[in-house]
Amino acid sequence: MPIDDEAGSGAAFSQSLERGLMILSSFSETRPVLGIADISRAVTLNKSTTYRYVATLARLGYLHQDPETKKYSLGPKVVDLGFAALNSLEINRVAAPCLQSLADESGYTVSMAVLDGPDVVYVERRRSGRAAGGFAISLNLHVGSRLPAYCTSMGKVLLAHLEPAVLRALLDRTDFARRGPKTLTNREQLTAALAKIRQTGVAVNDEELAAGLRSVAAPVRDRTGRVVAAINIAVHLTVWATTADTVVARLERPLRHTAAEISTRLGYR
Amino acid sequence: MPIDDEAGSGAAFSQSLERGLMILSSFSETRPVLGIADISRAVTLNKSTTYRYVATLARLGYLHQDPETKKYSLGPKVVDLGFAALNSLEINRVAAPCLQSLADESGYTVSMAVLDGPDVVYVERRRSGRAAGGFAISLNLHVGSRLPAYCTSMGKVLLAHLEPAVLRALLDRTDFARRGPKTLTNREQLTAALAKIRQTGVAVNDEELAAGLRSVAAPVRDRTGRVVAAINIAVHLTVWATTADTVVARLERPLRHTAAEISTRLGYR
DNA sequence: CTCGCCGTTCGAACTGTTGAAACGCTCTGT
DNA sequence: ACAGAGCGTTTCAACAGTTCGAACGGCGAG
Repeated sequence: MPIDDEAGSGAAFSQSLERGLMILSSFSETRPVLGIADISRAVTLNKSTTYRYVATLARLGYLHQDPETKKYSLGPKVVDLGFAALNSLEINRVAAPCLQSLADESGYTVSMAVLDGPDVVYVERRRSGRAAGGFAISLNLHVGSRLPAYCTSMGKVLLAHLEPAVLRALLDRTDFARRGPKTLTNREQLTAALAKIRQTGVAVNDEELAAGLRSVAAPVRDRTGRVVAAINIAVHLTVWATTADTVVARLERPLRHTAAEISTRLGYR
Repeated sequence: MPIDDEAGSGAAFSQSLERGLMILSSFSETRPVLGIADISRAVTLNKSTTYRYVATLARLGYLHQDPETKKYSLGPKVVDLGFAALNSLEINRVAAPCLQSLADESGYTVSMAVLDGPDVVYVERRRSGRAAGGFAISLNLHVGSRLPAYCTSMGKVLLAHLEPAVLRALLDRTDFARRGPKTLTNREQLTAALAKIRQTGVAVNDEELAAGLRSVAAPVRDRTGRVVAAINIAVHLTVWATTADTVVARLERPLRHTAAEISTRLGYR
C-alpha cells in the first residue's frame, strides 16, 4: 500500500481501481477525446499500464474507441451510471415537482445542489418557460455542474450547516479566488456570512460568482434534521432586481416555502 | 489473465478494475442503497475483497457511506462523470438547439439516442411546454435511460444502419419479448422492418413499446456519413393520432428536416 | 527514406491482491 | 440475560494479477 494519506484510515485500498478511475476522470468536458499517450501523461502512468486499463474500460463500455483515430472518449455506460446516481438521491424524486412549481410561479430558474467536499454539485434544475437561458449559458450550468461552495448561495447554506470541525478542515484547503465583483475573498468574510445564514436561514449571493447574477438559497433537511441539500432561485440583473435586498424581498418567501415543503416530504418535522 | 471470452481479444485486461466497476454498476435506480454483504452477493465476490473495493470507491468519492446505517450509495463523482460523458458527445452540443426548435414547433417530445450494444441510450430529450408528461412518466424515460433497440423507433433506425455482421451478432442475442400490443416478436419481422427503414429513411414505432405510444425516428450522420445517432418525435394516443400513418404524415417532414440539419452541422454533405 | 510518435504486444520480476478466518458490534428471538 | 445470526471491518500469508522496459508495426512529417 503506497498510500498513507492524512486521516490514517489507509487500510483497505485498491491501487488498480484507483488508477482505472483516474483514467476515467481524466476525461472532461474540456478534454473529451484522448489517446493512450495523452492519458498516460495525464495520470503519470506507464504507457502499457495505461493501455491495459484503457482496454479494460473500453471492453466494458466505459470508454469508446474511435476506430479511425484510435482515440478514446467516454462511453454510454458512464452516462448510465451518472443517471443511476442522480436517481439514487431519493431527494430528487420528491423535490423535482416542488422545484418545477417554484420555477413556474416565480418565473426564474431554480436549482438544487448537494455538497461534495469544497464544491457544490447541481442535482436538479428547473427553468420557467419565461426566463430562457441567461447566465446558465454563460456559466454553462447544468445538472452535474460543480462550483466552489464559498461563492454560491447554495454552497454557503450547505457550509453554514456543517459541523464546525468539518467546516474548518474544508476552509483550510479552499482558495478564496475572486470570481465576481463582490466575491468574499477571505475566510473572515465568509465565516461572518455563514453566521448570519445560520441566523436568518437563507443565504444570498450578491454578484459573488459573476457580475449581474444574484441568488437566494435555503436549506433542505431530511427526517433526521440534517441539511442534505440546498435550493435556490437565481436572477439575472434586470430592471427590478437592482440590489440584493430587492431580490431577497421578492423571492425569500416562496423559496422558504418550497424548501420547507421538500423537507416535510423527506420526513422533517 | 483468467478471462478468455469469445472474440479472442482477451489480451490486456485488468481484473481489479473490472471488479470495481461491477460494484459500481450493481447500484441502480431500483437498488440505490446497498451494504457490503448485499454487494458481495450481487457481484459474487468475497466479502473482504468487496470491502476493499468499496472502501476505495468511497474514499475517492464514487460511493457515499451513510454514517448511521453503514450502507453505501452512489456519490457525486459519478454524477460528474456521467455529465462529462454526455457533453463529450459533441453531438449533443450541436443537436440540442435543433431538438428544442423541433419540440417547440411540433408541440411534442423529441429525443435523441445512440446505440450501445442491443440497447438505445437517450442522450438528449426536449419537451415542448404544451405536451407535459404523458408516457414519459409511465415509462420513466429520461436522458440516460436504456431501452431495447428492437422495439423503439430510434433503435430500429440505428439497427438498420449497422454493418450486417454486427447486426447479425446483435440479433443473435436479443430476446424479442412482447412489450406493447404490436411488438415485432421475431427476427423476420424485424429484419423486414429494417429493410423498409433503409429504403424510406425513417422508422415508425406503432405501439410496439407501449399501448397508445407511437413515434417516428430518423438517422443523424456525422461527416463520414456514418449513422451516429437517431432522433424521434413521440406522440401519445390523441384525437388526431389514431393510426401510425396519420402520425407519420404529420411529423415526418419536420423530423427529417431537423435530422438533416443536425447532420449538416456535424459536417455531413 | 528516415525519423519520431503513435497504439499495441510481450514477458519475467514483483507487488498489489486475494479470501479464510476472526473481531466487535447490533439486532432478534428465546 | 442469553445465544445465535448477520453485519461491517481487520488481518495476514500465499498467491496471482500487475508492472514496466523493451520492442513491434503503422503512420505522417520532414
